[in-house]
Amino acid sequence: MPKTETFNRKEVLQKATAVFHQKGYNGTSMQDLVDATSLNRSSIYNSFGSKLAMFMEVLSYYQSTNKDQMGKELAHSHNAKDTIEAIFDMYLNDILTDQDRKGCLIVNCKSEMANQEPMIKSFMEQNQEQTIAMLEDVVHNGQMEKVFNEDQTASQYALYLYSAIQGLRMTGILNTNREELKNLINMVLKILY
Amino acid sequence: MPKTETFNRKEVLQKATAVFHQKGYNGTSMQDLVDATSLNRSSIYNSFGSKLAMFMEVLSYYQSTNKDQMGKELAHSHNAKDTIEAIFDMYLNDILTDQDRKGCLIVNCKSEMANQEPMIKSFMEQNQEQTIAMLEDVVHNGQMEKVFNEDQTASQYALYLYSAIQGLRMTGILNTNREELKNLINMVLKILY
DNA sequence: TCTTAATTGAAATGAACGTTTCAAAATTAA
DNA sequence: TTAATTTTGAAACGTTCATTTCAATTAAGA
Repeated sequence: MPKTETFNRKEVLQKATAVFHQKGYNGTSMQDLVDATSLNRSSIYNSFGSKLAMFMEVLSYYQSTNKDQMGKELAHSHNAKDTIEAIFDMYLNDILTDQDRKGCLIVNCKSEMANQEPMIKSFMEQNQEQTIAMLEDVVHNGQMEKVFNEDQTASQYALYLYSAIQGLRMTGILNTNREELKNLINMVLKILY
Repeated sequence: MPKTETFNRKEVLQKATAVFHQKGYNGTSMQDLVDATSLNRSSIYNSFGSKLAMFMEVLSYYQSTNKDQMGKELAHSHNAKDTIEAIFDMYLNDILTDQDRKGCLIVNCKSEMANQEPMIKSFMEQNQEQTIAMLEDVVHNGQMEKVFNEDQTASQYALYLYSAIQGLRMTGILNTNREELKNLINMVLKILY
C-alpha cells in the first residue's frame, strides 16, 4: 500500500496562513509558500490543488482558529455584558499583539477579493452571516437579561456591532494606542446599555 | 521647442483610478493600465515613473476628488448635525451607487499595503490625521452649538467616527440594503446626541 | 521481499510581470 | 525650414508567475 502523507497538514496551513496574512493573496507567490512551508512545489499542488484552493483552506483554518479562541474566551463569561466585552477585548488583544500591523486576514481578503473571486465572495457572505448570527444571539440574551436595551432589535444591533468590529480592525492597523482603542470600544458598546 | 504632453493627465488618472479601484494594487498589471488609459507603455513611464508612483498619484487624486465632493455636499449644511449627517449620507450614497462593490480605494489600499510599503503607510497616516481633524472640527462645532453632548472630547468622538466610517465602507461591500445601512448610521450617530 | 501508490526534488513549461530601450513620428519656437 | 525635445510604437529586457512533468525515492500491505 502507498506511502502516507508525512507532513503535518495543520502546521503547513499555519505557515501558509502567516504568509498570506502578511502579504495578501496577490502579494503572495508560490515561491513564498514553498519557502514558508518547506514543502516541495509538487507536494503543495498534490495536497492543495492550486494557490487559490490553498488560500480557501487557509481562510477556513483562520476562521476556525478564531472561533476556537473565541470559544475559550467566552467560556468564562456567564452573562451578555461580559460576553460582548470579551469579544471586543479579544479583537483589541489581537491588534495590540500584532507586531506587523497586518489587520484581520478576513477583513483584508474581503477588501482585496470579494468583488473579484466568486468563491471568496460567498465565503465572506457566509462568514458575515455567521458572525452576525453569533452577535445577534449575544445581544438577544442581553436583552432578555434586561442589561441591554431594546431600542433596536437584536438583529439591528448585530449588524451595528459587526460593522464596528470591521472598523476597529481597520483602525487598529495604524492606531495601536491601547487607551484610545479601549475608549473607542466603550463608545461603541455604550449604545447597548 | 519641445512637443508638449498631448493627453489629459486628469483623464488618465481617472481611468487608472478606476482600474486600481476595481482590481487593487497587486491585482493590477501594467498591461491593465495601458489598456485602460490607451496610453503607450513608455508614455506611462515617462509621465508617471513607475507603477507605484502612478498609484501614489491615483491615491492623491482619489483623495482630492473625495474632498471636493465632500466640500460641495457640506456647502448646504449650516450646522454640525446637518454636516455629520451629510458626511455619512455621502458614504452611503457611494456604497449604494457602486455597482461593483469595490469599497473605498483608500480603505482597501490601507488593508493591502500599509504594512508593506512605507510610502503607502505614511500616506495613510496623513489621510487618517486629516480625516480625524475634519471630524473633530465638526464635532467640536456641534458641542459648541450644544447639539452634541460632551460625554467625550471632540477628539475621542472623531476617532470613533473615523472607525465607524471604515466599518461602514467594509460592511457596504457585501450589504447594500439602504434601510439597514441608514439605520446603522443612525445608531452610530446616536451617541453624539 | 515484492508490489503498489504517494511523496519528493528538480527542472521545465509558457505566460505574464514591471521596466527599458530606441528609432521614428510629432510638435513647437526660432 | 530647421533645430530641439517629447511622445509614441514596438520590441525586447531579465525576472517571476502559477503550474506541470517525471524520474527517483519512500513506505506500507501482501
